[in-house]
Amino acid sequence: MTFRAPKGTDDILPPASRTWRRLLLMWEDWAARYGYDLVLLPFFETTEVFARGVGESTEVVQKQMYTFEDKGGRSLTLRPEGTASVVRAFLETGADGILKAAYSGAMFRYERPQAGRRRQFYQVGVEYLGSRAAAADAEVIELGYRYLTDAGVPGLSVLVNSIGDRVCRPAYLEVLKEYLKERRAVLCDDSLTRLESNPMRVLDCKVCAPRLSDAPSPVDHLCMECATHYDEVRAALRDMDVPYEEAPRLVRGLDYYERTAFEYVATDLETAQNAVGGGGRYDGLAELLGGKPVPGVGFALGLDRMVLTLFEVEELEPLDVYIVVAGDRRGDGAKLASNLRYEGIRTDLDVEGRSVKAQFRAADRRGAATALVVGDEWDDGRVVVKDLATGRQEVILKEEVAAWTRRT
RNA sequence: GUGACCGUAGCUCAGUUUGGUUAGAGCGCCGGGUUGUGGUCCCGGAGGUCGCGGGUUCGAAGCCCGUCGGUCACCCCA
Repeated sequence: MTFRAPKGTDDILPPASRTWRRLLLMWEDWAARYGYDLVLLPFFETTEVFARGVGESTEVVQKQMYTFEDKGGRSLTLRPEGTASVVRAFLETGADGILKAAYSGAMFRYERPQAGRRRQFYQVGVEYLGSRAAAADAEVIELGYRYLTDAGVPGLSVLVNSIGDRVCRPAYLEVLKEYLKERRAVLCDDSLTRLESNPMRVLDCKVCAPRLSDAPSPVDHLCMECATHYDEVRAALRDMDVPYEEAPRLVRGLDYYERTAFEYVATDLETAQNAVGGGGRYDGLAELLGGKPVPGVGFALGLDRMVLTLFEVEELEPLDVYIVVAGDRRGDGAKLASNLRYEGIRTDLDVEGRSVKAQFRAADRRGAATALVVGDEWDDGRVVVKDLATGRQEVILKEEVAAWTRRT
């Protein structure tokens, strides 16, 4: 073996790829049901889009970006997430009003790979741009929940929180910092650093959190507008029968979030990375990117992690027909295959000149419903059709083959 | 970036404890048994620089050192 896929990347081959295709098709359907339209955006952006959008202080920007210089001397970065690009694209159009965008595709982060964490990973997501309404938050959260449920992710729970906005968060952060400074002695090294750079992150530090059970929560320090918004989001979720848990310690790792923050967790997953999706509101992001104010809310779901939760029987895509050629009837078999394929019937055949027995075995392995034998009967305009499930076979006119394979 | 564990056939693994002659199994793959019939069964076959490099030794898959790769966890996040 001379070459391997780069560290942290996966080749998703059949039959496993069928699961992925299923999830992607299902995603398109659910996004469309809620009125989200597809957007196809660049896989790389000007580095500044992420540096400013996602936030200089974040782990993602500080150490996980695939940044490179192109031949024109521009600093570009492979997208580590989708939201900043969608907002950038919306601002670039100069349009007003609402955009409900759905996307799917690969994201890139330079990290040490482990279960559920790859350097190239796949997300599906939506962004609801142009609305501050709590109903938008609730709709987005519901969509993710319905899709994940339909996809079959087991042990799903929806965690929600509100982390305040530009009005109330600064005051809260002061309160939190005071609290944390009094407890410097029990904080780990990472948390001591975060105390200055991003104090809310200390709340979900696995090491420190147990010792900080009485820490002030963002939800207890919301301004009137944020509190009302959060109440409305939760009320709407209840109205739509979306089960959720309030998670006062839930803090997201990207700087642009404010107000609503939420996460979808696959509690059955025994690996460490059991968050299959996350999102929130980001009313300040457009301005961080130098644009006019555009409120928004959205989420991203990790397909790799969804797949980890699924235990699917993996089999190749079944065929309708496998053509077995006897003697030197290969040309006739190929012609029949061509006709059937034109008719929309999934057809395959051997091109290696293998034995009839080997061809039947191949038909079976490929899960073909029907085998056709092209032999001497062909001269009378007939072929043998065999139902591989029952083993029954008969000789019919070749013009009748398409109809015969569609008989059930 | 830190730590732990693991690298033997396409896949899953045995063999390493006590170094010893042509390195094994199951599954998969190919062929035959059925000169035009699969899924079961029987027979046969192909396929391995034992991750790589160096060292110790009469002799290394096995012991030592290094290196590369993988996995899981921390960190962080989807």
